[in-house]
Amino acid sequence: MSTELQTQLLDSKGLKKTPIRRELLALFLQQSNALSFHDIQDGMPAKLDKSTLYRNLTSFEEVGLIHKINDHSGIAKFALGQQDLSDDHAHFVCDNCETVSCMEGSVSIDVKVGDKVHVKQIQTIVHGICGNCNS
Amino acid sequence: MSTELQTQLLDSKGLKKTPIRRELLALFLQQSNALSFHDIQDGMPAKLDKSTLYRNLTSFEEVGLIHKINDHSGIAKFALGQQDLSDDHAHFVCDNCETVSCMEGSVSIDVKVGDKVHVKQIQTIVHGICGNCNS
DNA sequence: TTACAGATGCAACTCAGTCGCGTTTAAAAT
DNA sequence: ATTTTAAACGCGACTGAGTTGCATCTGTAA
Repeated sequence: MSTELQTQLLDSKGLKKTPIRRELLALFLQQSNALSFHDIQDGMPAKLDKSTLYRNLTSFEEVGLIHKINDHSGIAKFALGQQDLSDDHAHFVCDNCETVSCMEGSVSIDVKVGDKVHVKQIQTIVHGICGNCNS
Repeated sequence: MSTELQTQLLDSKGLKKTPIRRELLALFLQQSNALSFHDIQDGMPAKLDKSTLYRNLTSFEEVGLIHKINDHSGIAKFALGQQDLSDDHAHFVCDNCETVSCMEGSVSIDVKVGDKVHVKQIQTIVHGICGNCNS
C-alpha cells in the first residue's frame, strides 16, 4: 500500500509521521465501518501498547482526522472524518451484527426549545438491520 | 411525599414494592433531568450498595419505567419514561453544566439508506447551552 | 550531528458496571 | 397468624475501558 496519502494527511495536520500513525491511518482508510478499540488493536500489524493507541486516537480526534461515536454499548468507536461541528451526520448501528457506520444525508429536528437555549450540534444514531444482515 | 403513585407504578409493572424501589422511583419523579449513577446514589436517603442500585435500574429499564441515555461522556444516565420503541424522542445535553434532559417533539432524518436496510429506531442527542447557563 | 519535543512502552491506577453467594424480606399460600 | 419461597439486598471480588506517571526512544529541525 502506498503511504503517500497517510503522509500527506499527517503533514497537513502537523502531526509527526511515525510508523504507528501511518499504519493507524491506513487501517482507517481501508475500512468503511467505525472501529472499536479492539478492532483497531487487532487490525494493526503488530501488538501495540494500549496507551500508545489511545493517545494516538486522541491526537487524531483533536486534529479532526477521526471522530468518536458513543452508541448504546457504552464502548467508544472511531471513524474517519473531520470534527467540523456543522457536519451533523448520522450514524447507523446494526442491531444484529453491531457494526457502526456513518450515513450521508441530513437530520432535522422539530422539538420544543426554551427561549435561551442555544443548540450547537445534533448527534443522531439510527438503529436497525443493515443490508448485509437483512439478506 | 405520598407513596401512592410509586405503589401504583410498581404494581402496574409487576415489581415487588420494596422501600428502595419506592425511594428510587420517588427520586426520578421529583427530577426532570436525567440522572447518572452517582446522582442517584447521592440522591437516596441512605447509602445503598451499588449492585442493588444497578440491579434495580436494570429492572426499571426492562419494564420501561426508565430508559438509559448514552451521551458523549461514556457514562450512562437514566431518566423516567417508557421504552416504547416508536417513541424516538431527543435528548438535550448542556455542554456547560452537562445536565441531560428529554426533549419533546419529533426528529426526522433525510439520509441515504440502502435497499435492504431496515430502520427501527432513531436516537438523537442535541448539544448546546441550556437556558440556565445561557442567562 | 546534535538537541529536544514529542512518541512509545510499561506498569500501576481509576472508575463504571457485573457477578457469585449468603442473608433478608415481600407477598403469596397455608 | 405462620410458613414458605422467590426475589431483593449487601458484600466483596472481579472485569474491562480508559488514564497517568515515568523512563526510554525517535522524528525533525537547527
